[in-house]
Order: sequence, then C-alpha cells, then structure tokens
Amino acid sequence: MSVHGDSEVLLTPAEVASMFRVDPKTVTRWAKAGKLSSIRTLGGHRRYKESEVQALLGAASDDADHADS
Amino acid sequence: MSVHGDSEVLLTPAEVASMFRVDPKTVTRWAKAGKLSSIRTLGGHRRYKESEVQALLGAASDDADHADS
DNA sequence: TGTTATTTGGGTAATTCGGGTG
DNA sequence: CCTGTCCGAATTACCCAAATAA
Repeated sequence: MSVHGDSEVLLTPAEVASMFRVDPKTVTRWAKAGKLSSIRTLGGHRRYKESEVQALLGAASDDADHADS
Repeated sequence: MSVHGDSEVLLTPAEVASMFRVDPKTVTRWAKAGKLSSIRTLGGHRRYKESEVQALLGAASDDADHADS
C-alpha cells in the first residue's frame, strides 16, 4: 500500500456534479443536508469519497411496477 | 481538468423531452412504466442515460404491422 | 511569487416531482 | 392505452464577489 494509506479516492465538487449531471452547488447542498458525507480541506473546500458517490450512482432503477407476479 | 472522465453521460428530463418532442411529464411516465431506466439525484430528480435515449431514438421502425409476432 | 480555474456563500428564477383530471 | 395540462411543494440552476486550490 502507498503512503496515502488506503485507496481513499476523493472527488472534487465539480467531479461529483458531472457524474450526477447537476450543478456543483447542488452537491454542496447535499453535503449540507447530510445526504452525502464530505471531507473539508484546510481552506474549507469540500471533497467527497468516490466509493460513496459510486454507490449512490449505482441506484439506477427502472422504477417499474413490480407488485404482482 | 482531470482525466477522470465520466463513463456515461446523463440527460435531464427536459433534454430527453426536447429530443422526443414530448412533455417532460411524458418522459417521467416512460420511466415509471419501466420503458426507460433512470438514475435519481439525491433530491429525487431523474437523470437519463444518453446512450439509452439515443438507442431509442435510433430505433426507427417502419410501423407496418405488429399485430402478430 | 503569480496566474488561472474552482469553490464558497447568499439570493432569486426555472425545472421537476407527485397526484389528479381531460 | 397514451399524452397534455393544472396545482402546490420541493429541488435544482444561474447571478454576484471573495477566498482557496493547484
């Protein structure tokens, strides 16, 4: 393993926004709302875990009605 | 810029609606009916894969007669 | 040390959601 | 069966200037 410790890949707000096709400001709102965990740089900028973002993105569904058989 | 490149491009409901010349509401119905897969933002808004939309748009059919299979 | 791009923060329009109706 | 529209509520997008990141 490297000196960076584990494979903790951090993403910038622009990266996350691009992946969700939303505005970077929206990602900031998600972080403020506690919907997405964020790590702060010493200057106050936010960074997001790629693993968490990927997990949320994987929530793609067809949203079809699968009530009956 | 980083070379993180998004693996898939997502479209907003308005974008898809414009491409099909229908109301965004209709696109939502397609997603609800399972005819179109959708990814949700953390706020609940839907995003659609451009590749899937393009595939459907390119699925030009002659519409001759599809009564029997 | 300086330059360029990004992020932050607050406030206001535009879009989308969901259900119900024609 | 499929689509367009109305409503209220929620979410998201764009405006600015200043600070941070690389």
